[in-house]
Amino acid sequence: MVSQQFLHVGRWRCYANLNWDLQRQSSLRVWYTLRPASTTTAVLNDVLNNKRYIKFKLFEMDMSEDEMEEDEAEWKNSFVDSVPLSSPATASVSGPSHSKTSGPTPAHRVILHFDLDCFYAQVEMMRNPALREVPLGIQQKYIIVTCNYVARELGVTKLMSVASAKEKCPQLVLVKGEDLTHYREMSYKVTELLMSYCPLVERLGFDENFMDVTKMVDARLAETQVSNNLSFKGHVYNHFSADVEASDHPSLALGSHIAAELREAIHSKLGLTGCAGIATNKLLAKLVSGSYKPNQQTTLLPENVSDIMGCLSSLRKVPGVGHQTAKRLQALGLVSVKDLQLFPLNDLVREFGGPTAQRLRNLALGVDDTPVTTTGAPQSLSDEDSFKKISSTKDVLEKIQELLSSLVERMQKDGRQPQTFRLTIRRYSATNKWFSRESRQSPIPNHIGHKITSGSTGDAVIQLATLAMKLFHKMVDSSAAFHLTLINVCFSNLQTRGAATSGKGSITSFFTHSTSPKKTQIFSTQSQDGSSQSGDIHLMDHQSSAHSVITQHATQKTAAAKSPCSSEAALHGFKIEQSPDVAGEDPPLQEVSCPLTRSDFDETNKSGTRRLPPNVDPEVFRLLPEEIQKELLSPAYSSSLPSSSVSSGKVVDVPNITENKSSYSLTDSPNFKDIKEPVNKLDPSNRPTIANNHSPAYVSVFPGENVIGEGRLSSHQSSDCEFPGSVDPKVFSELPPDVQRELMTEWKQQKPVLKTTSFRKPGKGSKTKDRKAAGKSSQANNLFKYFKPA
DNA sequence: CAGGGCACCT
DNA sequence: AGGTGCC
Repeated sequence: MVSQQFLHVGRWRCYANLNWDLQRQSSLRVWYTLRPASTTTAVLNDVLNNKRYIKFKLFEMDMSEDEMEEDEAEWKNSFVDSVPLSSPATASVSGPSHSKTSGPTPAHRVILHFDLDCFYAQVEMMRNPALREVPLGIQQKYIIVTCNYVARELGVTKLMSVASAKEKCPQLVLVKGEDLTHYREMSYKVTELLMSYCPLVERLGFDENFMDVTKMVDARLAETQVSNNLSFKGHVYNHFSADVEASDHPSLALGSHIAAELREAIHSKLGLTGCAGIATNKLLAKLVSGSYKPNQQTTLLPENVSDIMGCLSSLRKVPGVGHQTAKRLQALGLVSVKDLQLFPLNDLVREFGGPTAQRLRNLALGVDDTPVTTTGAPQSLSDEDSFKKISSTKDVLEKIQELLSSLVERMQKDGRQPQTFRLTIRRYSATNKWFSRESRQSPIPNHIGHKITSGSTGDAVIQLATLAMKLFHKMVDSSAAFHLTLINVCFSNLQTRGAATSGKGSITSFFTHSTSPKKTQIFSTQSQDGSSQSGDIHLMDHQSSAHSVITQHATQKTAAAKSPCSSEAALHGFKIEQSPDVAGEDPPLQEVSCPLTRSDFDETNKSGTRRLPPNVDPEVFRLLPEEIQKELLSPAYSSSLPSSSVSSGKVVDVPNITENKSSYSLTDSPNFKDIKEPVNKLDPSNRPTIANNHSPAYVSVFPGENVIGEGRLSSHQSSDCEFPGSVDPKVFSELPPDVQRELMTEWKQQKPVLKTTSFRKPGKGSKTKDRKAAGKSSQANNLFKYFKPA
């Protein structure tokens, strides 16, 4: 989220801390520290979206370290100065988006949080409807991990021991839930269903999903002209049905409608009920979603943020504050959310370090800028079992083989090839240290890895088992007594095999295999869009996309059985689609998914990219405000800010030339001017509904025509937003396709760098992050393997 | 805390 | 490799 970088221009050195919200691409906060001649420092706080002013703060360089820290902390605080502190008075002053210059980011995101009701129990009740009538508990070992609502009314709770559950409720029916296969499959069905409406879906565990529906909402807003007397679906936190305030919060109101429709879709297509929360960020959406349970939804309005935060009984209730953090906070004397809100940030920084401190404080304030990131396929697959005692190597081997055979089978269905194997154990020890685990990992030799994907699973299990035993002996001296209570086997570093290595008919078989290619492409382009922050508004006809995707799964599965190359086929399908010259027929919709401030941003690029002084990283330079760029470029710049002209501690407010009070309005955004298709309605009545235990794959088949259109639009979107401002799209379109692609991947790789990690040292780079991001998007191609037809 | 997963950070 | 966090 925050990246730091510097550039040298003559005798100036400019440090820039960037906090860029990639999700909205509308919030760019830049903090520059200019250090001319080591005598003065200029701190520049630039908020490009709503604040629309630039503040210079100049002070002497020779201030003490403490003073520096204090100033830094103060400056950081300015980021959250619009946050409603617990008193309603301050909230009402700074909360609304009225032209108060002091109030940044009304954060017009609309985030949904879905939370399925007693998920494991619901799955079991679908598998055996007779269980609906009885109190049902899902048992893992000696724990009831969840139970249905019949059981809850009889006093059974989550994570209760089997003994006390039976005591409370003797007629409790127990179903073993250690095998997660069915839950995992149903879980991915839910995620996939949500993704078919909007690819920006992030999983949290098996039963929760976040979804960023901002663009969907904005599209509806533009379409309906806000006119209709819209109301909220479901509950509104701390409001009664009497008051109608929907017109004050049209985005959230529309979000509540979308949430209701998606919950209905989940119910009609998958037979599952659940809760939803609607709010402006993930933290709040999650907190509010559980307000009314089960099977209800709640919207949180910005003016009630302090209410819901204040209502939390302890810091531990804040998502992101776990046991350890709560303890450390308690050691500082902090127990309530309000305590943390009011605690001096400097002290917090001392305890937790800068980033964590700021994060914790923001959490307490209900502030959460983290974007919804498409989860895609898992990055690791693991299988584990716990037990009372294993103390012989023979038993260890048997257990490992048992775990491996199910893990290898799952891995094979996935299609990717694991590069790393890890064995984890938990030893019994009297000293409270039950929880700590130890692990050893090693690379998987290629020939073994290949046996997994190619289907020689028996061989693979045997060889992996010997590998695992080697790792085991690195941890445990088997000549002495040992006592294990858990074994875990894990595949990670999952790689999609490239077509080049598998020469045999990856692409050709892909294209000759009748209908599946296009459908595969659809899904892959969608997921790619999701991870590249492009919009969802191109999903005009979700029905066709959802169902074609589902149908695709069945076909792809059979294809996978025939050829081991289905996944790279999907990947290549995407790459080909991605190539801009394929897009040909329709006029490009360049502006459609480009947020307003993006163009502001790019204009600074234009002015800056030529005739830079040597030694200047153009990437960094581009990010500077135009004024600064001009200044640095002007021949007189090096003498224009001599130390003599800097007065100590002086604060100067400079109105931004782009300031425009009306420019904030949603409808002003160029995003939606050129939308030519009607915006997607989620009207459930338009869709076929099915009985509970049926897979949608068998219900209906939609024609594939608009599939092509969507794919093309997707490819446009995935490219357009990446254009640096200095690039003329016309010129770009005339370049050879491969050059275009190369440029695009280059730009694409540069963008996440800003978001995640520093590139102070250009050589050091952010390879791991990039690799991970790339892996994520390609893994998304495989996501459909995580659910299969009944 | 349990239980069987996952992800992220260091 | 371990720790922390989430469900």
